[in-house]
Amino acid sequence: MKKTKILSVHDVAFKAGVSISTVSRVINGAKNISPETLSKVQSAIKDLNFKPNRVAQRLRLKKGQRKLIGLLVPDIQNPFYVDVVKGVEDLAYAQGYAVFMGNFGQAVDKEDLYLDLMLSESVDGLIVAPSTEKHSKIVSLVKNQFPIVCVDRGLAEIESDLVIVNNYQLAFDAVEHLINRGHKQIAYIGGLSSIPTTARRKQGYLDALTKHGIEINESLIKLGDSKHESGRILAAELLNMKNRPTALFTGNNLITLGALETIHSRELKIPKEIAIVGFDDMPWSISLHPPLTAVSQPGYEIGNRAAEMLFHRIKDPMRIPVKLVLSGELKIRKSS
Amino acid sequence: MKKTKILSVHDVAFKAGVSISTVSRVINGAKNISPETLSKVQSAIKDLNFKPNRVAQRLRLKKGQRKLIGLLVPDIQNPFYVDVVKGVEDLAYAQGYAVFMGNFGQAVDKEDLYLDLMLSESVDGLIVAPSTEKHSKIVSLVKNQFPIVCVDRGLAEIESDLVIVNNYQLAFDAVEHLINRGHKQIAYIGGLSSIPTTARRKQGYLDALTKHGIEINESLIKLGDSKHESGRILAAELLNMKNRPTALFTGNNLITLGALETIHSRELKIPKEIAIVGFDDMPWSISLHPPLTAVSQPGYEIGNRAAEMLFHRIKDPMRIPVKLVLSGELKIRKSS
DNA sequence: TCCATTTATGAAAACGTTTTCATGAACTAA
DNA sequence: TTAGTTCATGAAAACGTTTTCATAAATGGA
Repeated sequence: MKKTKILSVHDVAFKAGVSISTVSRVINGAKNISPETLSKVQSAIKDLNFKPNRVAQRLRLKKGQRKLIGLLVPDIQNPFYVDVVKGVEDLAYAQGYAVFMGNFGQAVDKEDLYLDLMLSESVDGLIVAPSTEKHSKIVSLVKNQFPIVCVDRGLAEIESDLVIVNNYQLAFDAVEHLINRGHKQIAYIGGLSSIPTTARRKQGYLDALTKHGIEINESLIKLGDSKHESGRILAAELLNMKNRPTALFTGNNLITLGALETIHSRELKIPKEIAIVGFDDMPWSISLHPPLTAVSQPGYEIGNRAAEMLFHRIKDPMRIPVKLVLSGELKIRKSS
Repeated sequence: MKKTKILSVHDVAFKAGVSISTVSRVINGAKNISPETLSKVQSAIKDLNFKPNRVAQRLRLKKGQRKLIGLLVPDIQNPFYVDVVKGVEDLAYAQGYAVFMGNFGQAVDKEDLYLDLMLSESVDGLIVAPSTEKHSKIVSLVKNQFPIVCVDRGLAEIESDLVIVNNYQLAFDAVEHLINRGHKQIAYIGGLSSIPTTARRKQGYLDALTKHGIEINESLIKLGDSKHESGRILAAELLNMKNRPTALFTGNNLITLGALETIHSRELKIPKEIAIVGFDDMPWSISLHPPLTAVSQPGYEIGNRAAEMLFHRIKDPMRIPVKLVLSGELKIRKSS
């Protein structure tokens, strides 16, 4: 290394001929700096191209002033979460916050590990999609008034800030739509059963069937792990049944794509031989074969509003929790 | 806040009846701890559920020992980079490193800002896809032997670690494939012209045409900003031409999807009325209409190997730079 | 003019770690 | 026994900031 030493306030102070306190003050825009010192320090900073060390800053600063939040998402491969991420990043960026992101890929141990990591990184707050409704670590954090807002998935035992979509209703609508198209043999492929959204969407599915007098057939309900692979495999299982379903309701993005892969590799006609409606819309849904009927969630906005709520909570950790339900939409295209 | 105070080594030391130095030593698995103190301290740590504060650790630790790397990607909405991210994350996780990710969405100011941010967060090293071949900040970092490995895009003025794919050759092959299918009017929709890969792929496109005696038609070359929207618009421009192309070579993932959207909204038949081959394969390419012919890049492996190289460089900042060229593949499906 | 503010600055403590240095106890080798 | 090692531990410095406290100079009524 050429320059092995990191530039510090000391260097700036020395160059400007003032104390480090003064340097710190101008960095933080304090009142009561004389114009001359101000300009001396500013030009020293500029000349040296000094950037304060965020690690030292964060160590010194107290809770809520560190300008860093953590973001814990279940699966970065899922385009829905990518939208969420973008939504929080954009707002955070605009407000001068940095975002520490962790992607736990539905693995509980990794989720815990990242949670500890972010805490240990002294974030001001956390945006989280909890893997289960009673994640004890998360629950206890919100109990202790650590700023947390949940996205996409809520907590069971306690009120917390939450930005979400009406999963039950949207699933209900999607399935009812299939029923209206004349389907009776409708299968549901969901994600991990421990995930709150999986359960909500399944309930919507069940109730839609019941409302229309269709008997529940347990063998048409398949729960996997919310990923592409699992959609692929479970769809195959369904299509292998002697009395196979005429329609599929898939529980998320990736599952939908996996199921489509299976369907296409068997060269089945959609929707003639098998209809499909998926939870989560995608920018390229229209380019799929055929254009996919899907439940669209406002991922970007979910993230955006979550970030907004988090910043509020950081400012006032005692405010009462707010639950924000954004609206989704069933986009009817050609696959159903 | 209930417990407003953060747990520190002091608390552990007090509970175990030893000094903080000793606590630190057991945390870091130092030699020469007597069995009794070891167990006293360990159980104190466990009882209190103490986790060392990474911020303080990082402040104290020296370069290369902080177990944190930065990852700077151009566009998290692009599934290719998502694979790269995953490749990096998995290896980092396995080696006990945390990853600080920044997504700059092709915006140069944001790229610089994130770069400063990571430096100021005292990362041990950086994995970066530079927005241009002569990004001065990045160049000067590698000059100063700061551990950096580039992915997907290299640097012009200096040797650096680099994991990449043969963009030129793959583009050449893709276009030659279209030519072999009888196309003469082949358009290229690329990303930002400042991006290294855009130029390489364009060159491959040009040379393939030239090799086969097809005259270059500048109006068939459209350069946008590497995003979905831009693919959509530029494809429309091309399709509006009186003498419109019979085939499209799209410069990345998102551009391909955007172009497909335009094609489908006009209900043109692929490949009869317009053929398309895209750079970057996607897990759902087979489910597109029709299954997409695409150049497949090993995104996950790129990320994985980059992380590996970075860890080597962190250990030995003076080792000679290595350039790793992974192989891609043209997957011929039905769109060409 | 005099005392009370206000203004501008610096010294030093603090944030939570790791590590150097010092030290005393327990070994080893003669 | 004695001197030299090794072992186990603690005190204190250091990492780069921010902030409290102190202080000296400048200002403002009366």
